[in-house]
Amino acid sequence: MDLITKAPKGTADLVPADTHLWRLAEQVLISEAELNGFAEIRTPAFEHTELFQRGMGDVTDVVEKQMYTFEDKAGRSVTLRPEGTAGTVRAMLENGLYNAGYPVKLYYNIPCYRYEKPQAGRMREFRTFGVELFGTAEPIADAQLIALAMSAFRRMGLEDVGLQLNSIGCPTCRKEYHAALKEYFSASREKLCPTCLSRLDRNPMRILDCKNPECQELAAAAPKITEYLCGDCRQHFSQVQAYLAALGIGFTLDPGLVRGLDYYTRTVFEFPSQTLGFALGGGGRYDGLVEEIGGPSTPALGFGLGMDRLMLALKEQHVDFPEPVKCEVYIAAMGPAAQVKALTLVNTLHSCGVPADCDICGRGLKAQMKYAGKTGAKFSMVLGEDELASGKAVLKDMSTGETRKVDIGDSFVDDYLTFSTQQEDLRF
RNA sequence: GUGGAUGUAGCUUAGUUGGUUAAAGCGCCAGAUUGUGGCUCUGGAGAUCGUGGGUUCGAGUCCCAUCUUCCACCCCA
Repeated sequence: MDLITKAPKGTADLVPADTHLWRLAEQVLISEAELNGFAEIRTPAFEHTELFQRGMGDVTDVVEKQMYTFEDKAGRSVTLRPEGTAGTVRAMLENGLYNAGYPVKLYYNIPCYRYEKPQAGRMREFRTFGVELFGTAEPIADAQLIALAMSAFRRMGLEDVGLQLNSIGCPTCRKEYHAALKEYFSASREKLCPTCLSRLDRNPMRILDCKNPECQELAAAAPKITEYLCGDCRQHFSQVQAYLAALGIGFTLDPGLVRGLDYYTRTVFEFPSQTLGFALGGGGRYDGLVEEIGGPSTPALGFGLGMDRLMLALKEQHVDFPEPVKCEVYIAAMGPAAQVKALTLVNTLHSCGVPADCDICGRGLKAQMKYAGKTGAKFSMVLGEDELASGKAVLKDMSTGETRKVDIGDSFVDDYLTFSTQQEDLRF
């Protein structure tokens, strides 16, 4: 084959073999979100660039170098969304969703875009399942949100997804902590790697996250954020932990857990996958973001799940999901008259919700049967001149070989349903 | 963005120190008395060897560039 071009770098087609699995995972997430009272929101795939600059913070890597930003034909700067939170906050405010009363609970399942060097689990177009919760500063909300994600993982059969937890405090206590970190790292600034050196002034908390051995060694003895949390933040954090414990949700405290977006406050968390070696998603509280975007001061929190990563994890752990039913009844036909009959019977079955099919490729009987077997049809039926004349045909169970004569006139569907449910009963 | 690998039919791969029409398995299509699939047998379609240059009498095999995918870093979902 000689295609004129391939799919763009960092994008992937989801073919039927994938989409089936995707939909099952999405169904679990959607159902879990809706059990918790969240409703779906759909926002534009692109926004005015300043929304992300203000929302995520201009010194973050994402905003500085990973955004798909371009001018539209009228000269406006727009950006393909690199994440879901900023747009959701904007839409929540713009549509006055808070007027229905707090809390506002929203979820979304959207493609996002970041210009990065692709790798397994890191695409330029990736899908995020996100959940955002507005209007509550209570620690019980943090716990409910985390519980939602953990239940979804459990329902999907993912065994190795953990929970890492930290609190990065509020702007007040973080200011003190930043100062303390700066002082600590400045004392041995010659040991820091170049990237960390540049982080020293802009965001010293990122140094805690550095994988460089020397930086890690330094970071290990660095002041802990927990020692600098103000009374309120400290209490909030310990209550979150207490709620999680009550729910039986295990977690690891990780003082070095710093999220990459500037809007986070207090609780931050990630869902690391042991087998994959990176997190399936993460989130936290962002009590200052709504106000930053121009809304009333509103506490909020949320998380995002990398759907592509989730699918990798499911495949890696060989989680079993039921196969899709492509065809339950296959009606083979011989001759033009029988083809017409097959098409109408199939159509009738469809109207009763039974997946059915007949030949549309002009194949012979043998090839039709072969196709029926390949698609996994439970039953097959052959229609020829004899059947048309007698008004009866033989319905065959493809796995047991058992057969049964059925009417192919008006009582066809009744006959079929009786037979097929009997077969179902035999299985249990 | 930095560093390192990779690329042969739809899929998984073989292809000797560069030498005639580039192999195989699986899959696909068609036959083996137009009336019944899964097994078997036979046949067929399908690759300008990622792309573009270069070296050579001659390149899938060597060189350069470029693209893709993958790995590490960076970062994150």
